Amino acid sequence: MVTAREIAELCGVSVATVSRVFNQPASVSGPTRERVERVARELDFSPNESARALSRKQSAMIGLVWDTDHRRPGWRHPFLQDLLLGLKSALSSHGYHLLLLATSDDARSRTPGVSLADPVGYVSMTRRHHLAGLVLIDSGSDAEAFTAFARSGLPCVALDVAISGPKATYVTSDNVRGAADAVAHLAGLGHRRIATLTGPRDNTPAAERTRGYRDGLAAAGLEARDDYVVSGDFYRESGFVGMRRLLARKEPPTAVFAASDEMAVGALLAARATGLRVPDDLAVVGFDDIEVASLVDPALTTIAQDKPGFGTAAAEALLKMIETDAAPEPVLLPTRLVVRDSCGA
Amino acid sequence: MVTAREIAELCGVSVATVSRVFNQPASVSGPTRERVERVARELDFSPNESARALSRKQSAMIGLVWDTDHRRPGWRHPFLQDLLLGLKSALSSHGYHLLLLATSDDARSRTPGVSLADPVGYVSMTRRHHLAGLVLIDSGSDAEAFTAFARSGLPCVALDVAISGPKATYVTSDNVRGAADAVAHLAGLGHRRIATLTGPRDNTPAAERTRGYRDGLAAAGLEARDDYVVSGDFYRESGFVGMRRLLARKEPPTAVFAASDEMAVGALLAARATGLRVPDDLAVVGFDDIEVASLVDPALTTIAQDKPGFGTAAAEALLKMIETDAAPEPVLLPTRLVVRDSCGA
DNA sequence: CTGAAAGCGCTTACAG
DNA sequence: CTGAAAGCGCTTACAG
Repeated sequence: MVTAREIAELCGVSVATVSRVFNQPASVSGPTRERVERVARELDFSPNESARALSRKQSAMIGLVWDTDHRRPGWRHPFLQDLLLGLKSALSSHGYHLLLLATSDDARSRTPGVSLADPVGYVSMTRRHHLAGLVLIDSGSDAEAFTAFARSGLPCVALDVAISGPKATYVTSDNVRGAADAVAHLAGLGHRRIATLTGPRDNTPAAERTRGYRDGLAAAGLEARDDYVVSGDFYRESGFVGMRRLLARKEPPTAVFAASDEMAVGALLAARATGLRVPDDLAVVGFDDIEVASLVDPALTTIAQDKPGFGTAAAEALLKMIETDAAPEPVLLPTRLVVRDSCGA
Repeated sequence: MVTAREIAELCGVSVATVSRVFNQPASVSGPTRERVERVARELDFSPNESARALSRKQSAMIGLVWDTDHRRPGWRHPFLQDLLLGLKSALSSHGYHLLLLATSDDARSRTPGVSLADPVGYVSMTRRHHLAGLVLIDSGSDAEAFTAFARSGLPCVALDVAISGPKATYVTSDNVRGAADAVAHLAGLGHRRIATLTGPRDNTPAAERTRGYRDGLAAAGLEARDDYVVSGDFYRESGFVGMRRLLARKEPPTAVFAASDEMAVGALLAARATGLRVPDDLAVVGFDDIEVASLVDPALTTIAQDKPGFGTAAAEALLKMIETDAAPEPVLLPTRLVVRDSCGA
C-alpha cells in the first residue's frame, strides 16, 4: 500500500500538499499538482478511506437500512434490485458507496460494543461508521424507528414512508393519482361496479391508493360502496381470499383494482377458481408492474411505478442534503398505466 | 460522540484498558471489566470504526462486487434479494457489514483519486477501504476481473464462477446433477425426444447444465442429438426463439429442458404461439425456481436452486478464510426438482 | 502557494 | 493485569 507520505517524498513536497492535490486542487500550483498527480498515478496510489474518514469525521458511505420485517417472514421488496441499481449508480458518481447495515436483529451479534450500544443497532452502526447519510427502505413496520432517524439530524431519505426532520425527506409514487388512473381506466371501459383490494391499514402508500380509488370513483360519478373495499396485505394470498369475498357479495363487482400486483394475481387466481373468465367476467388492474405482471395469463393491466427512479431520486435528495443544508421537498414519482389483457381494453 | 478516552477517564483507567475490554476481555480483571462495560453502556459508547480500521489495517466490511454487465443491459440476477438476505444475516452475526461497491463504471466518478487509480475501480476501492473480504457476483462476463481478485490474496468468494487462489473459492449449484435430474424426470414420463435450451456459451453453470443434460440422456439410454441442443442466453426471448427453432425440426422434440426459468417461460410462449399445448404436446422443465415459475400457466416444473443458501454459504466460506488461513473447498449446493404442471406429471 | 504540527480515535507491542 | 507511547494515514487550521 503506497501512502501519501511516499508520494510526498518522491515529489519533494509535504504530505499536506499531496492531500491538497486530491481535495482542493485549485489551491496547489500547476506544476506541483501535475507532478503529484503523475507520481500518484504511476504508483497507483489510493488514499486510505479509514484515515480520511477519521480525520474528516465523515465517511464516504451511505447506510442502507433494509430490514426484513420479522412480522412478515416471506416479505420481499417488489423491486429491490432496480432500486439498488439506481441508487448505486447515482451515488457512485459522487464518490459514495452503499453500506448495507447488518444489525443484531439479523442474528445474535457478537460485534464488540454492539451489545453495549443501543438495542436498535442501526443507530449505533450509523454513528460508528460516521455515515454521510441514510436510505431507509420500508419493510412494513419500521415507522417509529424511521422517525427516530429523521430527528437525528443525519441526512435521511425514506422510501415509501413519510418522514420529516431537519435533514429528512422521502420519495414515494404518486399513489393517489395512480389509483385514480386505474379506476378511470375501468370506468372508461364501462364498469360501474368497481371494487378494490387494499394494502395493510398501517401502510401509507396503501392508504393513498385507497384514497385514489375513491377519487377515481367520484370522478367517474360512481358511488363508493363499503362492501366493495376489502383489505389485504399486499400478498397474493390476501388477494385471493379478498377476491373470493368480493365475488360472494349479493351484487358482485365486475372490476377490481388491487393495490399490488401480487394481490392482483391472487384475484386472477380467485376468478379462475370461481369459474369466471378474466377479462370477460371480471376486469383486474394491479399496481407496481413487477415482472410477473406480464407473464400471468391474462397479462395484467397495471399501474407501473418508476423503479429505478426511486433509487436515483433518493440519491439526489441525499446528495442535496449532504452538500447544502436544506431538506428537499418529498419526491412524488409519477406512475404510468400499462394496458395489457386483464381488462379487455 | 463519546470516545474511549472519556470512558477511560470516568473509570480511572487508560484507554488501552478500555480497548482491551472490547477486544480481549479475558485479559482484563473482572471488576475493571465490569466497570468499564457499565459506564460504556450508560454513555452509549460505540467505538469509531474508522479509527479501528485504521489502526488494525482491516475494516469490518465485506465488499460486494456486483456490476451490471454493460453488454447485457436488461440483466437481472434471478434471486439477488434472497442472496443478500442470506449474506447479510450470516455476516452480521460475526460483526461484518456489506459494502456495495460502486465503481466508475456506474457513472463517471469524480471521487478524488479514482481517476488516478487503476481503471478497474474495484481493486482500488477494495484497497482504500481495507476490506476484510469480497463477494463476487457473476454478471455474465467478469471472469478475468474475478481471476485478478482471486490472485490478490484477499479472501474472495465468487458466486457461480469458478475461481481459485490462495484465499479464494466459490459457491455454485450442483448444475450437472440438477440438469440430469430434469432429464431423468422427463425420461421417466416416457419422453424420448428431449431437447435443451442452453445458457450462454461462456457461462460455466450453463455449460454444466448442458453436461448434465447429456448425462441424463445417457443414463436414460437416450441418444444425444446435436439438433436438439439450441443455445440461448438465459433470457426469455432466447427461449422463445430457440423453442421455435426446435419445433421446426423435421422430428420435433416432445420435451425440453431449459437452463433457466426465463427461457422456459419463453418456450411456453413459443409453444402457445405454435398452437401446441403444454404439457400435452410439449413438456417443459426449467431451472432456478424464480417467483414467476409458479405463476405461469401451466405452472412450471423446475430445478430449484438454494437461493438463501448461496448467501449463507458464501458468508461461511469468507469467514473461514478470514479467521483461519485456508481456502475452503468450493461449495456445491444441492438442487431440488419441483414438480408442477408443465410436464403433466 | 506551501510546510510543520496537531489531531482524528482507536490498537498493540513493550515494559512493568 | 495495566499503562505510557508509538503508530495507523490522512486533513486542516495556522503561519509564513
